[in-house]
Amino acid sequence: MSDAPRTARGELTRSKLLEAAEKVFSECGYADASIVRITEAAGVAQGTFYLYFSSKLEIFEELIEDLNRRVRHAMAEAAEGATTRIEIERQGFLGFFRFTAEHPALYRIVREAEFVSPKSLRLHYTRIVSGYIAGLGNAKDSGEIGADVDPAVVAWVLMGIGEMVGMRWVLWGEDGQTGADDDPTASGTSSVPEHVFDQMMSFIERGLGTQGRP
Amino acid sequence: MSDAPRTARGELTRSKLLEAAEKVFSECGYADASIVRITEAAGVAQGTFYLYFSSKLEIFEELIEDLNRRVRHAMAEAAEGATTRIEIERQGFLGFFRFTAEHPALYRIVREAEFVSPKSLRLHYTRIVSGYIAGLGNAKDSGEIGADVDPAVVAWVLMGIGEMVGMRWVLWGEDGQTGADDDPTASGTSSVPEHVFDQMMSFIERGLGTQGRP
Amino acid sequence: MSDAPRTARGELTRSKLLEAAEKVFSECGYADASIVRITEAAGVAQGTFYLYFSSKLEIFEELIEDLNRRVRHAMAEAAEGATTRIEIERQGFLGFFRFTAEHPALYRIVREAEFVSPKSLRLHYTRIVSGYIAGLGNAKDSGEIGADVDPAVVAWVLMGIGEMVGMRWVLWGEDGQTGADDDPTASGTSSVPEHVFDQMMSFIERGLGTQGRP
Amino acid sequence: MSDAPRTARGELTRSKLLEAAEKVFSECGYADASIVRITEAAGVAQGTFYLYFSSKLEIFEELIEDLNRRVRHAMAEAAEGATTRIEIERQGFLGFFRFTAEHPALYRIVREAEFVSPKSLRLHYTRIVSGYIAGLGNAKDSGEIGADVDPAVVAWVLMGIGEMVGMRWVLWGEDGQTGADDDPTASGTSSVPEHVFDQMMSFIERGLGTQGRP
DNA sequence: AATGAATGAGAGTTCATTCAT
DNA sequence: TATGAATGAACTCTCATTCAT
Repeated sequence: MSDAPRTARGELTRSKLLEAAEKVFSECGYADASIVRITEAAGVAQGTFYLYFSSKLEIFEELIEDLNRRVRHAMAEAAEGATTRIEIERQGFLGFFRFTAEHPALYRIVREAEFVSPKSLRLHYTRIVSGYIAGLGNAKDSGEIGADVDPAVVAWVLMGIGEMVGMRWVLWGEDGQTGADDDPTASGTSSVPEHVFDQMMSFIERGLGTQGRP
Repeated sequence: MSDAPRTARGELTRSKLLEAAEKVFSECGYADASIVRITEAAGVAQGTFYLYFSSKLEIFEELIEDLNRRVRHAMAEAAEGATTRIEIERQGFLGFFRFTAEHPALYRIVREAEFVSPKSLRLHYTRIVSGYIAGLGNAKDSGEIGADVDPAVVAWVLMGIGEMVGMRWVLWGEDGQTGADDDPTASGTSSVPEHVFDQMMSFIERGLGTQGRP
Repeated sequence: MSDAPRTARGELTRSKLLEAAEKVFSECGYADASIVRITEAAGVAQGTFYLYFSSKLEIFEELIEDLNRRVRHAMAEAAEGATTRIEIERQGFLGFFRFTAEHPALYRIVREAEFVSPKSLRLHYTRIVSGYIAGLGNAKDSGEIGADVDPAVVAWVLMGIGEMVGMRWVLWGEDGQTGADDDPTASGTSSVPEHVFDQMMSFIERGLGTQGRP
Repeated sequence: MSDAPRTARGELTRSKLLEAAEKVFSECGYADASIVRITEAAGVAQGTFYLYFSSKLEIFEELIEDLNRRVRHAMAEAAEGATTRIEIERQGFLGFFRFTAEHPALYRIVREAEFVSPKSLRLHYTRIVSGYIAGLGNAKDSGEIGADVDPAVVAWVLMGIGEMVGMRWVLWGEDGQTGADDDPTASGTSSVPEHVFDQMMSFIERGLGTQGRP
């Protein structure tokens, strides 16, 4: 049913729908995000939706894919210019937290994907982790990090740290109260406090066995 | 309106409902877990549900509370007898992963809670983290871990590590493929592979600055 | 199923239920008055209800019957001592309005009876009207009112006047705003303003052709 | 969410629903008039209802509004051409009773509105009464009716008379038995018997103090 | 390409009534 | 006499999806 648009006008409509979907999914969650809401937000008629996406699930998965591409891009871009492994990591995390602050949709949507589209959920995490694994592999080869570190495991450890710290300090805000019951949409838009970030990075540095090396 | 049961028979029915809810929520997620499904699983009529819970949300929140109590109990119990901080941590994580393997509901349900009941979600994480903070504080006082470690931050770091490693190796299974699209119910029930666990613990040990101690 | 109580304790329970029913029906209307609410208001268990009334409809009809008896009693009592027809009418209306002010339930319940129990509704009106017919017949025989007045018709005319004036000024209150959308329960408890009552009575006096007679 | 139809097809569907609602509400009363019944009577699917009305209450209120407009139109039309006040009144009542006979829904629905939508109930009566007040005011100015008559009170008196006589003779039928328990739907469709109407009008004439005038 | 009316299955929830205790 | 747990049919309302225009 769905199809790639064949005209410029169609292209525009399709992207309006995707943008609306990010907004609506992040505000309401998958279950409560209705097609009506999405099409209303996009300013098109209900039926138009099915010209570009064959189902609610399809647009959801495409959205995750999209956000995943963008967050990885943001991380890579942030790390550009860094030379040491730990500097790359530091800049990468900064990029990640910045993206999270600007796109709370990422968290909200991904967490819900557990039931909606496990496939997408795994793909999302796996792709980010792959980047870590590659980087850690290089660092290991160059002796920057401990020889007994297994990148395939430690990559997930780093992912978990970023995920939880981001949730706690970026999404919930500094006091951990933002976005409480009344307004689950609200979310801190500032990033992780410096002290927290430093503590986190020190822990990672020690964990990677980077510091005392020649 | 919901109400506490006044008879033994009522008590039994109520607990059958809670048990059924854990099963159904973990299999279908909050959105797709209908009251019909829950009452069918409990073997009672639809209306009976509302004798004990005033809404789907109420039983959901009670369930999170319940699972939270149990996972903390499991962690504490596992750590009993351990003497050094790192040993406590190690046993605690083992208890956590074991509980996760036996109650995949915990993960699946909590992750969805982001939209359904942010309040419960935060309470859940915060309670577990509190335990970490207390333990880390003691360890710091006794000089077991580095003096420059801030328990209030590192606790969340540990939480994130456990969360992600648990998801990757306990929930998804060893190959990371279990529970793919076709059968989202299936899940590894074995725990984290030894090699992975060791890697994780070594990282944590180094991170806490415990290693060089006698 | 229902039955007359056989003990004093039963008698008490039954009357507690009737009293609770008047309260609840008048507050919520028939449709929204649940048995639970009635039994709660009466302070007994749900099942107890069916010991004394076989259904919701039964207690409703009994209540109308009861209120009907009481309003007629109130009217008769008020008219005691009056000698001329028009004085009897005047005092009767005063009694009616006073009762209405004290028992808004009467109006609310009777008006709803249209669909719930047409039988009761008609019986209610017919009984009150019968009193009027009898009185008007006497007055006609004694030449107090016009010879061309047909009591069987004029009685309903009087009923209508009392009903509408009572609704407008007793139930709605002086400004006609009381009990608006927000709080349909509230109701004026004062009676009809003197000027309104006088206007109404003058109209009736003229209508009955009472005034200029010897 | 309800919405105004944007096409002719939608317009048609909406009016089918309103017509069905009049039928169903008048047959079953508000409480028992389910959306299923209304949509079945209209020949559309259940969900279609909510395309045009946001709730059962909304269509109910719109219906009262509609019937109110029509009954006032019927009364005005009937009175066209009448010159004296009493002739206007006479023709107006005839129009009212005729409308009542053709649309028993009006009575049945309005009487139930006491609990369902007090706002609508009051608006309905108030609007009709306003017409009376205006007419009586004119008649008073021109000396057609007694100088001591207060239109603001007598208007409600007339309303009450019409209401009760209409209920007794139009709705219940000549013998006052129609529409008893077995078949609450049935209702007299003929109008008020001539004798009754004459008696009523004579009473009103005397009451207004119109008789002795040229 | 775009519209928006229509569908109907399924959701959460309420409640009069029954019955074992 | 009294309890309160249990029932299940019925309710209002939502929504992904289809299709004629």
